[in-house]
Amino acid sequence: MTVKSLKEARREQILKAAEKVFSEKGFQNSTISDVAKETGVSDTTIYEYFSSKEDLLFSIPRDGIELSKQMLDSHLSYINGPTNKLRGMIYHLCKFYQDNPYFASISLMTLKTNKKFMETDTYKDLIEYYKIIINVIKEGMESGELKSDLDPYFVRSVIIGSIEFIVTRWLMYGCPNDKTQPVNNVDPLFKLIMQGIKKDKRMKNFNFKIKIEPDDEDGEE
Amino acid sequence: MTVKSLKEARREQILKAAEKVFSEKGFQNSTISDVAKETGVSDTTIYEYFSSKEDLLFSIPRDGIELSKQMLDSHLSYINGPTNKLRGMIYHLCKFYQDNPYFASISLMTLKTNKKFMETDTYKDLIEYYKIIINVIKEGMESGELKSDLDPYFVRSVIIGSIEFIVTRWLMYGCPNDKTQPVNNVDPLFKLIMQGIKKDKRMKNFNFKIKIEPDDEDGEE
Amino acid sequence: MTVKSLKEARREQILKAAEKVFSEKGFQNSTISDVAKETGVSDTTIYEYFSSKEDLLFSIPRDGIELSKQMLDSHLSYINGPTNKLRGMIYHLCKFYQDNPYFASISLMTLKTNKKFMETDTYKDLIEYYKIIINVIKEGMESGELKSDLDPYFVRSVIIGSIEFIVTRWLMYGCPNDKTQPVNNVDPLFKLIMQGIKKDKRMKNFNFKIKIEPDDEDGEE
Amino acid sequence: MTVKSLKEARREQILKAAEKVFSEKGFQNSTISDVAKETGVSDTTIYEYFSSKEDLLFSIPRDGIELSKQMLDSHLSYINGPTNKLRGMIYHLCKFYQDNPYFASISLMTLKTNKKFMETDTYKDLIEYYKIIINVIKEGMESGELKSDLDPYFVRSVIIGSIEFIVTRWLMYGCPNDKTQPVNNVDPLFKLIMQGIKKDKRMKNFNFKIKIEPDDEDGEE
DNA sequence: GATGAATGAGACTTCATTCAT
DNA sequence: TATGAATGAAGTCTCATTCAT
Repeated sequence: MTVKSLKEARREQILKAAEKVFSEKGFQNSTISDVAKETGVSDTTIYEYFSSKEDLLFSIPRDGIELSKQMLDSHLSYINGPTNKLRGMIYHLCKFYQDNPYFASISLMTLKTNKKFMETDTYKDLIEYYKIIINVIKEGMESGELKSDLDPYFVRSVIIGSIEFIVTRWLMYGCPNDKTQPVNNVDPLFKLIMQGIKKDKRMKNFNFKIKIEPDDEDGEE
Repeated sequence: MTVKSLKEARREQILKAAEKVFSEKGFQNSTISDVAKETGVSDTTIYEYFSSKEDLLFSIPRDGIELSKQMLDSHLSYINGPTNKLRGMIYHLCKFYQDNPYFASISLMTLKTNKKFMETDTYKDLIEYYKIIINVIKEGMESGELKSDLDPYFVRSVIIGSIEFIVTRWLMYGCPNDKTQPVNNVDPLFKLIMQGIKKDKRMKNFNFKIKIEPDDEDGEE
Repeated sequence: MTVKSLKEARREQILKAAEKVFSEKGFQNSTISDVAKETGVSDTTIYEYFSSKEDLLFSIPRDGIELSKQMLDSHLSYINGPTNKLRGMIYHLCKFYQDNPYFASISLMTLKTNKKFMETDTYKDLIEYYKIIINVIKEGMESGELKSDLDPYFVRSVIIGSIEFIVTRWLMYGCPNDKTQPVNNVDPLFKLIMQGIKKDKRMKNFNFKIKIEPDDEDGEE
Repeated sequence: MTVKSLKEARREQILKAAEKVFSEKGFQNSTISDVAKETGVSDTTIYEYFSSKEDLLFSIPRDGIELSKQMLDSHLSYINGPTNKLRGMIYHLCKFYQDNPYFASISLMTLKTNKKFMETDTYKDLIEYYKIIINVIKEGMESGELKSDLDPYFVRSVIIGSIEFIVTRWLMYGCPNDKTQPVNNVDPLFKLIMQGIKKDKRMKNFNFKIKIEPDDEDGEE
């Protein structure tokens, strides 16, 4: 527990305002003046805390990523086994985006395609963050719960890609409170992915059946 | 075979130049002047053909989408069965993006998150285009090749989301000529998806096995 | 009767179109392209006939002024006496503006305040034209119908100023078909002016009355 | 006496500069840059105070009209009787235009024929302002000093039309310091108008003379 | 004679950013 | 520390005008 300095509080105030403004109008269509008004300070004050409009933009996700990471760590520590953890992660990502749509909007719609952002420390944090998925997949491969010949990076791409696509569409349509909400897609996604990556124990034990039911060309073995 | 009018030729020249410029610098960081220089005409000439910078942007994907559609239709007519068609579609999308990285860049990195684009006719064309995936999935569900309880829209989201994620990353890293190339992900993706959606015939015939190999909580039945 | 050459006909076509366009949108808000479209020719053709947009503007009133002059001359030849001629002139000016609102609009709203126009030959024609009013007033002063100590230029200013004001307001309000129409102001204006400039014969014959009815401070003598 | 804020002072500085520039070059031929230079600030600063070039234009007469109104009110309070007041008003209008030629130029040569200006509040103020003339004329009609069958709006048109014509010509010829100066036309105008509108007391008292001196067709009774 | 195509010049306007208080 | 005031730099877009066919 640390007492936030006034300066730190003001800084976060600005970040929250910027997050809101940038989400709603888009980064390029927002002005420093918009952010200043939303914060309730003058334009100049923004520059006391951030060196440029871009600096302000890139600073926004830092705390969000940190928070998301901490929450995920905390939740995962309650869960045993890579499969269960995988579901936990999918759930967490969907839930976090859903609960923080401004953060989601900036991350997925502005920063994701910004090459300069790729050079920031925050981006490195993000990379680091997502390694956890790789680790869980590898863990599953080693424990025998998942197929042993997976490319964990590819699997992660499918997971993240699907989530981001779902969240982005939800955002684009104004975050409706319906079945398109990210968390409603958690289990379908988890099940679909799992069937593609889990080790099919039956096949191993009863492989003589292969002769009876010849697999189609997309079968795994 | 039609003879293109000079005007049409010039128009396409500009579109090609804009596609390149916008891809490389980003739409917001590009100027009409940049496009004019790349085309080899004056700024004003651009405005003879497009009413605004945004009009120019939105005009870019139109031809690409049309072409992609035609090519896909043409290829699909050679393929029988929804499963095979699904693979054909995944392949085509990856291949088309890979062969047209400028088009890919603008579609996935600029337009995808542009709300105004959603109001254009071109966007409507895109929606229409993607219905073909829905139709193939439905066809598979009806023919018994795919599970009968799928949500085709959800399945499509996973497919498109994965492809777009893969292509976007490839673009962000400068279109390297390596295993991250979109087409190299076609079969992994197809297999993964298929296992999640195909009807498992063995389960139907030998469902007594359930007692022997109790499914984990993510199992289908 | 002269047969107009094709060239001359085309030229007048353009002038009519320009008159209309400039009246409706204002000179500055009209483009050569607008005029070309209204005429039904290409932009370039305009330049075959007029050296610049301004040349086109300044050419518009020439014919109108010439026509107005001829008509006035023709009408005046039917009228005897300066007083009657004065009314004829007031009527003619109001009627001509009313019948040619495009011409009126350009003359009164665009050219009247254009310093460059003052250097054109057409402006000199206009000056010449308006001398007729001076001449009639002088004629009246000499014949004894009008006061002998008038400043004809001042009187003309009042006449023209009143007419132009009335016509301008009528134009600004969209040329309504009501009592504000220029010709409806002819007789009030004529009467008002006449009382200020006609020689008061009674005063001459019965000037002894002056003692009986001391004039107020605005009286003439 | 109020202390003007810096902001207000700067605003007026810009207005004065704009008034000068627009008068001298014409509104359309002036650029914001011209006004900025004349004011001694940057282009951008102009936009801190006025939202557009047109806003700047329309803001110019506001203060002038207000001032003119106040001065007229103040002067009129020294004058008794509608006839005297009428002369006071004619004098004031001529004098104010003469003393404020930039204001005059913009009012009479730019705004008078600008349809958009007619929709501004300032235009409404102007309308309101000119009602005072109507009221004085009506007052005179009721008191018996003026003819009872006048159309006050028509009379006003003659007054304003004459003054505007005289001032406009004076402006067009570069505000010469000679007999064409507006104030030199005050008494001639007043006298001419008065004879057209004052109740002719002699006619009433000695109407039997009508038989002796038959009036011409433009006579009043 | 007519025009389709192209453009140079420049206007208005925006906005991130700085400076002096 | 905070900000009111000011601005430089740049961008989009318009349009009168010309050139080659």
